[in-house]
Amino acid sequence: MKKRITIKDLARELDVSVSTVSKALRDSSDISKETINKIKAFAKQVNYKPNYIAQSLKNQKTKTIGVIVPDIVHHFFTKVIKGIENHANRKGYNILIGLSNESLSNEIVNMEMFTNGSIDGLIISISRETMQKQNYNHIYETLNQGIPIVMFDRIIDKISCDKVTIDDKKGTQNAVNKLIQNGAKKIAIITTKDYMSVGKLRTEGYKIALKQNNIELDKNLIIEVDDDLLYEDHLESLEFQIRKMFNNIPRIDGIFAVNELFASVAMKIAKNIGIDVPHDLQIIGFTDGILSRHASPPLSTVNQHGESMGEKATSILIDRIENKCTDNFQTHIIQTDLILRDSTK
Amino acid sequence: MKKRITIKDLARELDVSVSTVSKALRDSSDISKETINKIKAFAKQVNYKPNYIAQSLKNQKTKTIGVIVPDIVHHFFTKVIKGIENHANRKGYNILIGLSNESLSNEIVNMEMFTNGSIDGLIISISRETMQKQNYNHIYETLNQGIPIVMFDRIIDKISCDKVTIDDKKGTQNAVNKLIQNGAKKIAIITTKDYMSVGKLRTEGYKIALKQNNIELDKNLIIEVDDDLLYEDHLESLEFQIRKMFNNIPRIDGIFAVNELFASVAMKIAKNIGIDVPHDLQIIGFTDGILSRHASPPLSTVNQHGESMGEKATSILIDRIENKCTDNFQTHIIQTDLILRDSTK
DNA sequence: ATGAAAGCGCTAACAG
DNA sequence: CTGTTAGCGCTTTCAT
Repeated sequence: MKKRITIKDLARELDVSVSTVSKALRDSSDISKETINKIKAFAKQVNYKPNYIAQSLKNQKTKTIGVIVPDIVHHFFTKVIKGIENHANRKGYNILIGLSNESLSNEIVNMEMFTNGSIDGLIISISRETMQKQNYNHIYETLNQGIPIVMFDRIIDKISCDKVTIDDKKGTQNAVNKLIQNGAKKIAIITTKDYMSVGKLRTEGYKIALKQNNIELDKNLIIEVDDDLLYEDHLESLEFQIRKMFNNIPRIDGIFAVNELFASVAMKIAKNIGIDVPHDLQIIGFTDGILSRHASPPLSTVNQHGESMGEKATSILIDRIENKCTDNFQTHIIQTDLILRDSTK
Repeated sequence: MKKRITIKDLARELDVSVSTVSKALRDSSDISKETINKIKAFAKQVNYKPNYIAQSLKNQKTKTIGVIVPDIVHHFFTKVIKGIENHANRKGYNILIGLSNESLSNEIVNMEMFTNGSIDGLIISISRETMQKQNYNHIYETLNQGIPIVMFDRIIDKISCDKVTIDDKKGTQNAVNKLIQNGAKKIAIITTKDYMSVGKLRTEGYKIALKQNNIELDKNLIIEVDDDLLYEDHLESLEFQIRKMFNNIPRIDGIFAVNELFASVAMKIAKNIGIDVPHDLQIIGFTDGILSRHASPPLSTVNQHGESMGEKATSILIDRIENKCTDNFQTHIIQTDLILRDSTK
């Protein structure tokens, strides 16, 4: 275990001052080409690596961005993180990850750890609890500290910062339109309770599509599943609710589900009770995850482009960090597209 | 955007020295109870937060651990990361995430970024390319710098550091034994090429189980799939290989697959060509992911306990970091267990 | 019980 | 073109 070599060491060995070394390494015009080369060569030779922490302290920027997501065991967030990491790395940034596990207090703890000097900016999709309680103090606080934030997916309109989201409404409209074009007349939506902004938006999109096609809205066809059901452990009761829907309402011939779990569970149940997909029932889900791809038949779905979302969020954030301007926030909308597979005609 | 408040500010306001403040905040016995209370109260009042970067520089430890994984869009790694984050957070550590995307050079780049002072220790599952090329210089280098490493899942025996892994061999044996107990006579294994240590170990476990049950090994029943097929894009050729197997070898009545993708694809194909699961063919996969759970029938599988793995790795690492000892490395084996669902009798 | 001062590794204004 | 120096925010030894 050899000690790390510092600028001071280089300076001593080469018999120059530390500032000369520092400047040389950053190609300062102050220093002669000769000296620069000499110093750089020596630095390479002894494998000198600058200490990021010291640089961070001095420069008052860490070259790392914080990312806080509600859950990482989740295809969509995983895609977004991949996009973030990718872009961040290319720009020389590291990413610090925090998981809120859908809890407000966890979100706050993570945020505080991050904002005590560790990050230059934050990318966040807020937790469910945060949305429910509408407690955004921690967010305002970091913003006040001058740390730029980019919210994605689950965004809060009234907070002024950059946002990246998808056109949930439009994406859903397209999907439901497709179902209608394909001949579906009785289309159910399986969605979540209202306070989740995405569930709400997608439900709105559903309603719009119906209206545009002069199909009367039937409240019974809107299945609002408790959000907790998003978790695996509650699968049975998710299945129960969906089964009940099939029992209560005969001849549903189209289903739009706000996520792929709901879609695939609905399909499984439909098949179990003898409904043929896509012949008698067409299904479109949201999020192009592994479940959709490997279901049988493979599920048609609205692609959220998680990776692009992560990349866009990162590029906006880095821009904000490096240009230090604090106004004119943008909300970037990532377009969705429909991936047609075999659960639709 | 108010400026962050520092120890200096507190000192000035309270008319004491910075060292007094610093000590008071850390409950030094140097300082009188009174002063401590006064200072702490004031610090709370003005919402003072210590600057982590400055502390890191001074203390020569960052309270953050680096995590490098081959891929994050992957249920297993995601579970491990969740375990890591969880434990790390509880211990006051942050996690810096790097993705190698299965590439050696990416792994090196990430590692270098991390080891330039940003982390106290590293948890890594090495990339496929790294395994293939057996180029471990970057790993030795960080080890030499005194940065402890814990390898998990994909480990390299000859590197001396702590390791956490599962008993791949045993887990597979159990699974194959189960198949045999359930009456399967002609059991195929769908595995990966040899250089991936897990594929190799699982194949060994398969062989052992057969031998123990006096079943003759039939080389034709060992399907070695190209590793690239792990990626979604190459699904068709994965399917092709499996289909070929069913065509060439009639009456396979058991399949053990080294991951859940292989298992679920095998099941899908089997069902397509009219084989009844589990009646005519029983299948067990590896990794309890979302695919297994939602396949129909749900797949029996070997549970890797990714989250425990992450937690264990983190606890070993933090121990190493805080106790600074550099010998007596341990390899912790996480036991697997068999989750029996409906793809087995 | 409190404070002055040095220093972690680096950068940059300023002086020479 | 090169060096001296102060300082980022904090901790800690050593005086007082």
